[in-house]
Parts: sequence; structure tokens; C-alpha cells
Amino acid sequence: MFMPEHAHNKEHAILDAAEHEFLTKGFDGARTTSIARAAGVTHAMLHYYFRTKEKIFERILDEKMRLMGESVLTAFGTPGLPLSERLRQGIENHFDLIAANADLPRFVVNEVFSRPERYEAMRQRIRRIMEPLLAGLQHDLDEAAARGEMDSVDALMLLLDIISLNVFPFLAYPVLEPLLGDLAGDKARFLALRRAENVEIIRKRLQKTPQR
Amino acid sequence: MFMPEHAHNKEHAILDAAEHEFLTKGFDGARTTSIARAAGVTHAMLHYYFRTKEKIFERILDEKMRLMGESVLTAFGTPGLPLSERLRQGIENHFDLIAANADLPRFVVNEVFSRPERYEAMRQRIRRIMEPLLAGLQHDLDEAAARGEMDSVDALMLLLDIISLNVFPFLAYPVLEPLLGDLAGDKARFLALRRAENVEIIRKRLQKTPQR
DNA sequence: ATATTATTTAACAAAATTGTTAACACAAAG
DNA sequence: CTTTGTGTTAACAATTTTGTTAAATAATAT
Repeated sequence: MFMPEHAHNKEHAILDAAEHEFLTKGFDGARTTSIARAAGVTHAMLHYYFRTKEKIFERILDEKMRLMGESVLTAFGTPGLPLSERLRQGIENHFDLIAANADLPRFVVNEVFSRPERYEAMRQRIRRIMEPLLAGLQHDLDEAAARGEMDSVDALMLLLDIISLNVFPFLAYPVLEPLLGDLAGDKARFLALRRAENVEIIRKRLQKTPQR
Repeated sequence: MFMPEHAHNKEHAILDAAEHEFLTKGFDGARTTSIARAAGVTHAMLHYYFRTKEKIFERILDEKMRLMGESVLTAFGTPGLPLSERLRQGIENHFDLIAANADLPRFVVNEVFSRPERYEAMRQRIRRIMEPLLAGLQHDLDEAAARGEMDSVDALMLLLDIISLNVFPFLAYPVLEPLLGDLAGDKARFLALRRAENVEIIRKRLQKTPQR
């Protein structure tokens, strides 16, 4: 029976169960006993493998923050395309990545943004990921503006526009749902419309104001 | 010593302390003993006035949800102005109301959006507040579009654009802060820029695409 | 085979947390 | 003054929750 020794069955089962528990209930609402039950192990095993609830949580949080940063990078990182096309693809990729991890935004808002000590530890990582991306984007935006192809904008403001528009609907969906009228219940169709709207609003934001 | 009997000193002190505790820590993270300590009463008083932790929480949640709905209504409710001006004022008022209650969005995202049973109870209220507002806005948008003054848009999509853009920066501020560069630490200045950006992006969204 | 190390279990322990209760204080009403 | 109702306190209780530990079992190495 060969099995790579890093893939402890139970350790992995615990991490899977913990991910679900922490993502849906948050750190304070999560119960180690509930994680153990879902993983099919006694709760003493949690402590054997991870010592404390905090340590399991950190494992999950680290992974999710990495995914979050990665999603921004891979979404907007495609080079070799005209800027407007790169942005359109970036918005769509970013939207799709969030759609595929729809509970991630709320988790990050809950667990990171509300605890200064947690995001203190991530400041550096965030900067190292975002600053080069912003610098490159700003460079391209400035060039396009100098050629008169686009309105001049600040890269951070533009990225914040995009992320706000892409993320917020997933946070607010439960409250939105009763307002959707004819497309209530048809989440997929709403999301498709929303994705298109986000592309369109950013396209128009960058459009040069017509001279009159 | 006259004192309106509904203004029990301690009852009010408990509600104040509970508001702070629940807003900053959420239902699961909040401790009734901590609320009692902050209010300067024994924790038995909490149960005397409110029976259970749940009941105190509901009081706070109800008030905050009302404030949330009210903020949208009062922000966009000003009649008798041209639509573009009404929208500009609406965006600015809504932004300012959130800025004055900066911990509200996270609270609502945490406590309502993640608990189906909680927002189930609010569906009706949300509909009764939002549907007339949306219908009125859609009417005006359609008129302006028919006159050729504006691009044609769906009112719900437009409102979601605005709320996304206004709310998200407050949710994400802790993560944004290290990226602000020269205006890091100067939250007021960043928020002023952000408010202006939100007005501008919506203005351009509604702008008719130039014929070519 | 034996020794050593890793994994697993069940029972226990400590602390925290929400909620209850009986007694007490005190003002107002009769 | 006595009664009645409200507010208040301290002590207690029940449960939950995280974490520990000693003993049992399985795996691995010597």
C-alpha cells in the first residue's frame, strides 16, 4: 500500500472539514468538535495534528489569502494584448474566479478586515503582489492616455472600481435575490448580466469624453 | 426625580454596549458578560431586561437594517431635480451615510448575508422599500433615454453599480491602506477622491455613446 | 523479534458562557 | 404601616468548548 507520507488521510480530511466549517461559520462560529465529526475522526486528532483551533484556522486563512491574491494576479496578468482587451479579459477572469469561490469574499471580509492583528501580518504580502501590478497597469494607462486613446485614470482607482463591482454582488446576493423580478432564482443569468455590465461600465469609464 | 419610564438608564446602557459589541465582534464573537461589563451592570440585568442574547441581538440588528434601508431611501429620494443631478446627489449622500456608519456594511454582510433564516425574515421589508424606488428610477431613466439625453440602463443594475462602488471601499479599507502610497494614512483624502470617482464613473456610464 | 516511533482512542479537566433563582432593596399605593 | 411590584445582586447550575493525557494500537526500523 503505497501512499506519499505527506498525504495523511485524516490530516487531509480534517483540513477539508475545517475549510468548510470556517468558510461558512467564521472563526468564532466554528466548532472543533463539528470539524472532527464532519471529518470522521475523534476531536483529539485535531489537536494531535494541529495543536489548536487557531493553528488550523491559520492554515485555511493562509491558503485562502493566497488564492485571493493569485486570482487578481492571474486575472490581470496576461501580457501582449492591447490594454482595452487586457482589461476586458481581466474583469471577466476575475469575475469568474470569484464566482467559482463565491464564499471567499465574505470569509475575507469577516475574518481579515475585522481583525487588525490578522491583516497586519499580511500587509507586506499584499504590497509585494499588488504594487508591481499597479505600476505596470499605471504605465500602460499613461501611455494610452498620452496617445489620446483613453481618458487618464489612476490605476489603483480603476482596480478598485473593478474589484468593487466584481466582488460586491456576491456579498450581497441574498439581499438582491428578492429584487431580481423576472430573473429571480436564475442566478446564472443574473451573474452573466452582471459580468457584462461590469465590463461595460469600465469600458465607458476609460472612454475619452467627446469634445464638443 | 422625573424620568420617562421607557428611558431606563441601565436598559439604554446595555443596548449601547451591545451595539458596540455586536458591531465589532458579530453575534458569535460577542460575549454577554463583556456587554454587561461595558454597560456597568451585572450580567443578570441583561437577562432581566432582554431574556436572552438572541433577543438583544435582534434589537440591534433591526435598528441597523432600518438604518441601512433608510440610507438608500433618503439618499436617492430627493425629487424635483433633473435626473443626472439627482443621481449625483444620491451617490454623494449614500456615500456620506456609509462613511458616518463605517462598520455597518461589514456587520450586515457578516450577520445577515451568511444566515438564510435571518434575511428570510427581511425579504418583505427589503422589497417594500426597494421596489417603489426602483420603479420610479426606471421610469425616469426610460424618459431620459427616450429624449436621447442618456444611455438606456436597467435601474437595478445602475443601483447595484452605485452601491457596490460606495460600499466596497469601506469593507476593504484595511487591505487598501498599505497600497495608498502618498495618501496612506490620510483616510479623509482618500475617501474624498473615492467619492468623486464614484460620481464620475456613474456619470460616464449614463453618457450616450458618441455616434461615429 | 524487539525497540522505537507514530497514530488513535476514550476519558478527563478546566474554563468560559449563557441562563436561572432566591433573596434583597426600595419606592409607590393602599 | 403593609403590601405590591420593579429593579438589583450574588450565587449557582448546565452546557459547551477547547485542550490534555495515559494507555492502546499500528507501523517502522534495527
